[in-house]
Amino acid sequence: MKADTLRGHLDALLLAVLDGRKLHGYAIIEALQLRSDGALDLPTGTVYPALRRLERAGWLTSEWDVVSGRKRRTYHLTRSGEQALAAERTEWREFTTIIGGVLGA
Amino acid sequence: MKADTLRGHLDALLLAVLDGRKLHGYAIIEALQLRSDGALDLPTGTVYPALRRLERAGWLTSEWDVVSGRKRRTYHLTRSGEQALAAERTEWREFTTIIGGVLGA
DNA sequence: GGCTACACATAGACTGACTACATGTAGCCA
DNA sequence: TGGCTACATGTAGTCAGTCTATGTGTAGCC
Repeated sequence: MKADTLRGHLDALLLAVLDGRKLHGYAIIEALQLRSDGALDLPTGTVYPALRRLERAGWLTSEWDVVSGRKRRTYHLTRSGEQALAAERTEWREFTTIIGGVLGA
Repeated sequence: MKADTLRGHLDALLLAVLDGRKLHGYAIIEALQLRSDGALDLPTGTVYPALRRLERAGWLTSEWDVVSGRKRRTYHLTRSGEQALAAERTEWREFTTIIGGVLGA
């Protein structure tokens, strides 16, 4: 998949993958790979800054924990993050309807 | 619709709207509005540079004509533009499948 | 004479995802 | 014990593509 087609949808992906569970950054990347059958292989330099941005926006919170000697920052959705996710899903449906309509069935 | 979600899909839209017909820049903008029920209202500063980019890429050709005193640059797809459109459509299906899959049904 | 719609175009800013780099631990294997 | 791989987080700088703002000019209406 061309890289830049993702642009504007990264937030939605990150929120969706955290829906109903807590994950740390590295696990988020793996979860996205898994859910997309390997199609989404996001570089760390893309994901980590995005997570911090979402946290600053109040959609995520995080805490540090240590698992077998390794430090992890575990993220989970806030209530406003859940609302944002719902909004992103709606927007996604509109987006695909519009573009799909122009591209033709 | 958030503006930047379009990013990466503009080429596909322009190629699709020119599929099987010739249009000039201004008419392309109107055609996109029409096909999207007004959702896509692209500024000229977005469309004209994109058309020239696609022409440089060999996917479009253009010729000048004059209609009731106004100069128009009319674009149409080249053969490789048609192939590019087919590729863009395939990519679009993959893209929506992948992202849609992650976002959840 | 002024306004609106038509029609093309460029310069520059801005944004968001990318590449490349930096750091460090745990566990395996030779 | 030394090196490799997987795990894990993070920053700096780049780059592409779309946007905003601006500019030019014609036709037709009122």
